Amino acid sequence: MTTTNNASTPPATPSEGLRDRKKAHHRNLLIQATGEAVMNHGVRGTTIDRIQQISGLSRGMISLHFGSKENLLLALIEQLAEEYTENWRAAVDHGGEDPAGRLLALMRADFAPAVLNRRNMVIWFAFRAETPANPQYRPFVDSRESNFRQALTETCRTLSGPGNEALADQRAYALTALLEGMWADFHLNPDSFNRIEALETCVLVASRLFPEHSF
Amino acid sequence: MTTTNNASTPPATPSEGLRDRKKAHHRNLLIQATGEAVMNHGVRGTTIDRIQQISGLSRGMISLHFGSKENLLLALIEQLAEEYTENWRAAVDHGGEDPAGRLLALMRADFAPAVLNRRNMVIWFAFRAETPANPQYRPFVDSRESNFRQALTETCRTLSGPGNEALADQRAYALTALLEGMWADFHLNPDSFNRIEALETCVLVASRLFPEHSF
DNA sequence: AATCAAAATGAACATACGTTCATACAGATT
DNA sequence: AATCTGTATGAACGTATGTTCATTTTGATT
Repeated sequence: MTTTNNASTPPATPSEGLRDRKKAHHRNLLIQATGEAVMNHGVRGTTIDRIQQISGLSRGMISLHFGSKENLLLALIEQLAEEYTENWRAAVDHGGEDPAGRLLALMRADFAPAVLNRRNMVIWFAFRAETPANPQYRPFVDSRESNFRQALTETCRTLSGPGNEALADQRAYALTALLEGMWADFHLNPDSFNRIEALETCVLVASRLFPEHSF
Repeated sequence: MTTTNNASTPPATPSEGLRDRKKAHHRNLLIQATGEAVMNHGVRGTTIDRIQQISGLSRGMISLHFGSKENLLLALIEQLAEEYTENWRAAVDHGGEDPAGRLLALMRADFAPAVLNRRNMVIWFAFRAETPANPQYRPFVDSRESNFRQALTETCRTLSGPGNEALADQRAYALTALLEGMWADFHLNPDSFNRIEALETCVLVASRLFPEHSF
């Protein structure tokens, strides 16, 4: 710091001091480093040593900030789930009132590079794989109970009209599974995967499921 | 052995002796034990100790039969992939000549309890998760290059008629992704998953993609 | 029955891993 | 400027893990 504060001036940041900001920064650095480690070496290869090397921070930081490595992994998947939710929420908010447009926006959101990318998919599928043995991950990786699925189902109900709830739910089920499958396809073939082709295929299915609407 | 062989009598088993049979049995025992370990504890929790305990065999057996634990894991996913292929091949063979029936048989095969069950899904998704970091698993878990997908695509081409190859491939893409998504749904929700509902949903999509055919 | 060779065993070994904690550092406070 | 307090460090520790190998067992051969 080269600038000096007047006695009357509050600290540079109003709510939190430099110390807290550094702490938060370091915490986030650890999460990012863990994400990179998982991407390049899988969960099995994500060791304290590697996280330490990637982050540049000291060994003890993990225990200090998260208590254990397991909690750090949890923080990572938690962050990923939050980013995912923010992404589709924003997409829907900008989508307008038209239900067909909202459905399209929901599907399109799932292909946004911000969420559908190598790093995220590797992390996503890594945690999904461990979920049966480690149920704490479930709330962050299970699409059944997710708000996304709920939003998609509601949109399908609107599109299907009153009295067709069962059919609407089945259509929503199909679209959810389809999107899941596309993610799996990306995960296994990130190079040859074609976003547009994938999205268009989803749109094709949607338009066949809802022939009276256009997407 | 309480019975004695005449000098002229060949050994009890014509092709291989008791020794070889035991060896093969132990080898398979190790693979099964590894599968159980992965199911209950994930790949991370699948240790030599656990495999040894489950199998009842000695520690050294893994190195003896497979050289390393990594090779044992490979043998497991290899076996799983073989069983999967056998399953849908048998289903198609019994399906008859009708292309629509063949498509239905292919989809139905993916929901057979012999392949779609807790154990297999946990193993399957565990290896898929590790594939980006461990490309040796790819040939056994990637659906893009699989013969199943090829068979499904060919059936879709037949159903779509000549000149519609691009559309047929897109439909096959949709159905493959849909099936993938259903597997993911089972994996995350093995208890609430409903085979019939899932298959019917796939049939719904297929019938909408091929409106001129009935399934 | 004796001999041979392949298979099986499990203790021993080296390494990898996650966690702890005494010490050092650096904002914040007075 | 001095003191305080929360943050950061990294060496040390105990445990867990995969592999090796001398020894034992056992089916096959003579």
